[in-house]
Amino acid sequence: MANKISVLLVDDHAVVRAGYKTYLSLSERIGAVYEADRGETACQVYDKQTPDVVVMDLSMPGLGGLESVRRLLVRYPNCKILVFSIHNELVYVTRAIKAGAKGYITKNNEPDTLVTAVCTLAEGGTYIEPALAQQLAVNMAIGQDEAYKVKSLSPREFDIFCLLANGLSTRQAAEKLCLSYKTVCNHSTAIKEKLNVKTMSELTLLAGRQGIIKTGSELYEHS
Amino acid sequence: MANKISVLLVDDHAVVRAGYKTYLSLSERIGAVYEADRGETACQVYDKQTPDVVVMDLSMPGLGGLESVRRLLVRYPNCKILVFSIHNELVYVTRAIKAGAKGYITKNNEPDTLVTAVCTLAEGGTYIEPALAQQLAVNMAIGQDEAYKVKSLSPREFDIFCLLANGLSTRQAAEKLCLSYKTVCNHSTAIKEKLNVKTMSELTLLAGRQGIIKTGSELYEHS
DNA sequence: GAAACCATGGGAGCTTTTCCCGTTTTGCCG
DNA sequence: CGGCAAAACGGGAAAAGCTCCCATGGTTTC
Repeated sequence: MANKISVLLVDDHAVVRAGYKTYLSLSERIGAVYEADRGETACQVYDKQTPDVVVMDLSMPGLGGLESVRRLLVRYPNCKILVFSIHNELVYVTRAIKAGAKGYITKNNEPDTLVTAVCTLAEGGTYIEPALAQQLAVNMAIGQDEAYKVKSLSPREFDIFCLLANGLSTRQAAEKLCLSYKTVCNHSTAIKEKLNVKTMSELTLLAGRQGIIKTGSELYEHS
Repeated sequence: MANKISVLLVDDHAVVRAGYKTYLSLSERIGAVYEADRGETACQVYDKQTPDVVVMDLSMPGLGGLESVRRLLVRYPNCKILVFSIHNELVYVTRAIKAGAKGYITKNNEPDTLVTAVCTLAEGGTYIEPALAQQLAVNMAIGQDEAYKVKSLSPREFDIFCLLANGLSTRQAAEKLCLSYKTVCNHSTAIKEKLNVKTMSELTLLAGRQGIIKTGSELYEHS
């Protein structure tokens, strides 16, 4: 084992950072621990310190975790980012990986997992929480990914999906699109079928997770 | 200043507890720090250790934070509970105080605030995050916005509101609460009336803005 | 102890959704 | 070019869901 690993913690909560920092410092494999309170500052700190691993929370004001990951990678394509989130939904994992993160773990783990993951990334590996990786694999095979389901909507169905998810009634949507009420009803049924949801609330929630609701950025990236 | 303050940390994430524990221990005013991973265990630990202050996270599987607060207070009416949450939405503050918590702070604060709040509670005071107390006051005066409308829901209505907003059908909600389907229907109508929404999607969106949507799998977790 | 409020649900009637059907348009491909 | 599949559109009947009105019983509150 060569040098100690330097880490950059990105989280908007100072308390949380303080906690992790103290905890990480207990390991003798980990050296300096830097902090940043958001994506914007993370870039600056990274530039100055070039830490081995970045530990990034997903829910942050401003850029948000995912966008921060992307920006960091644009500037420093080799940087190793471990997403450390409370979310155990697959959407987040998928997005994080797609954004270029090298690892994803949730806060449900043993404290020790954080150290393990950090070390794995430092050595050039990837670390995705086993349970999530498992589910992802299954999901991929079955093709039950939400994003995939949304893509399976026909153009017109997608239009209607958006309107309904944003709170319009079937009638209002029909009016807005100059369609018969019945047509919208029928489309709506097809949409729910394709997205595999039963209630309008579920549909709205799914739309939120998929970023289809305008005001929804904080809705799903925040806590 | 007499003895050191003993604290019970309730949070389902072991990492998070580890962090806070380490941090709290740095203060010389704080002594023993106990841990519990959920409401159910919190009661047991409390019984054994009778800590001076309970620091409770709101988002937990099983009982959930609010219900845990209530149960603790039923058994130990004098116990001092500080809710320590990521949510800065007023709904949570109101609900927490109504449930009997003696303090409410968010994780957006300086780490030091946690210590301050714990000490205040230990001395028999209350500590509500100044910014939130501020907003609450204003809100009370104006009282015509969404948060206010949500507060106008009766306890039972609020329960049902949460379930419906999180995607359950009327029937599922009824089953979950051991109620007649009709009762839930009737409540649902009243809720929509009070919140001034027409569709379930609108209701879900409002819930989202008010921070009532569960982003985790807490929903399915207790049977 | 009356008034007020809440939780609970039944019944009738209305509205919405589903399911099944047909028509029309469009784009694609051998 | 003719055929064909997919999409968009909508009607009608039946099922499901919701609203409105009502009644009961419990708990506070004054």
